[in-house]
Amino acid sequence: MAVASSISTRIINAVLSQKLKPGARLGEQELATLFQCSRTIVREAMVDLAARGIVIVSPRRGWYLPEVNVEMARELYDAREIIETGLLRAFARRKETLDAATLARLRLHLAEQKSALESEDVERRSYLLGDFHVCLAQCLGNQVLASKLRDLTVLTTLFTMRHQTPSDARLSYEEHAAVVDALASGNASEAEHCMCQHLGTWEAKVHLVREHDPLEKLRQALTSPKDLPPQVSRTAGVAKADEGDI
Amino acid sequence: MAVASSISTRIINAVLSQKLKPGARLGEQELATLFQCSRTIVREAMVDLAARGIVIVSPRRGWYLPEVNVEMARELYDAREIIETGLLRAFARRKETLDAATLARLRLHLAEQKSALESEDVERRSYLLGDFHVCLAQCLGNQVLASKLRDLTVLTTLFTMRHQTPSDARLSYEEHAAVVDALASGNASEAEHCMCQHLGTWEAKVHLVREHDPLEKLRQALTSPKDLPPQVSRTAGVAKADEGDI
DNA sequence: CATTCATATCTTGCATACAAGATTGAGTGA
DNA sequence: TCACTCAATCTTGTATGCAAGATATGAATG
Repeated sequence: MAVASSISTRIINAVLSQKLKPGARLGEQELATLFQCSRTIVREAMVDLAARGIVIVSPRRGWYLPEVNVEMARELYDAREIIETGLLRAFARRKETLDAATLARLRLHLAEQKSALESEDVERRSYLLGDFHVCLAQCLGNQVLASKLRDLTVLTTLFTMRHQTPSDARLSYEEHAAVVDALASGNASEAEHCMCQHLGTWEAKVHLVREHDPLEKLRQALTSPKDLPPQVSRTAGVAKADEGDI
Repeated sequence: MAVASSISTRIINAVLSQKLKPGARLGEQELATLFQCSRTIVREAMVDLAARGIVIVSPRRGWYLPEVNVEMARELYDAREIIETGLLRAFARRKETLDAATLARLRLHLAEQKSALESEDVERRSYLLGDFHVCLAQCLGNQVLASKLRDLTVLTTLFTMRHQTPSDARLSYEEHAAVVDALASGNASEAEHCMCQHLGTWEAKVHLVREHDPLEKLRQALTSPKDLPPQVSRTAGVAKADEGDI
């Protein structure tokens, strides 16, 4: 009953909302039953997501959300910093200003973020904080990079999911607002600087994960949750690990 | 007999080698016969390529290589400039130097480009000139961005295919060499500058297409080649148009 | 009791059959 | 001659069936 694109969109949104965790198994028959369609459609959605790096397949075992390790996370944050600051830098060089409608769209997005933050709607909050970056890329006029950035954002969410706290969320919101304020005042270079700093604070946390908890990898390796995704077993079990069972 | 990934790789390489032109139709049964497999496998490859933006599907009509128009080409070149100069900039900021093996890989690639250039092997020349950018991204250490960049490179090839001349190719090679020379001498900022200039010359041509030939769009719109991809009909027929039939 | 091996079961991999939309071209009527 | 209709054909869209690998279970064996 559902088309493949709606399934992949639903999965992406579920990840951004932190409703699906790294290592989660995506069974073909389960999804087919859920969406009332055949496995053919589900497989189409899985192949689509796999091409974008959002799911990985273990032959004859199943489809899984990747366990993003620290090395991969660093690459992802580097990539995002390059793309997002690059977009702002290119915008600044063009010496354009955002038109009123675009600016309104960004302000509306900020307002929604704030609302989700204050109502402590964790799922919506997580979704919006990630989606803001994609929204901004779209507003800056490059749809190609915006779509690539969405996929990167999904993957970074799979990593940060294990570490984000409410105070992190509040800080993120404020840094987002700073970017938009800078753009609104016509100072795109300042916006670039703000964004660089914003992503930098996250990227710094990536390094902290290693330094602050050198046992993390070993603990992860020795944890044995029920569905252990096989080919990434080095980092498996993380989703469970921070739920208090170690 | 073939797996889906080998089919998509073959198609990508064929585009980079300019053996497949924009607007080309990719019939499922044709490919299945060619690769001695079922349509299921072919469809898997098509869905994969579609997720990466390399093919587009016209419902119940078929799969086509996109006709990249000027607006899209500008986005693509902007995206490539952001990613490629961004990678070099990040590398420069890290103050690392390329190790000998990596440098050797780049020099070998340059030698192959030169060889293809001198032997006038057009297909290999085109492939290598595009692949160099992906190779460089890999050498700079970000596999995620390298894979995204490959897809962007395929699409820009679909655009430039109509305009590149032998002298353009020679210039590209020399600009590639300048980038590697700068990296070899430890001056990554200079490499970034070279790359920016290199991509800039191409992006400038994108604008020239419009300015230099204002009738292009009209000519394209009024051209009626045999397989007219329907949903991009505004720019259809370009592949045939520059083969001398107008 | 630990280990190994066989078997049952579950899940994905792939081919194929059929449904349904799109195109083409012949034929018909004005 | 032109426009329109309808059927034949071609191509993709989707479901399903079977093959085959992976895992789990449990009995047999040392």
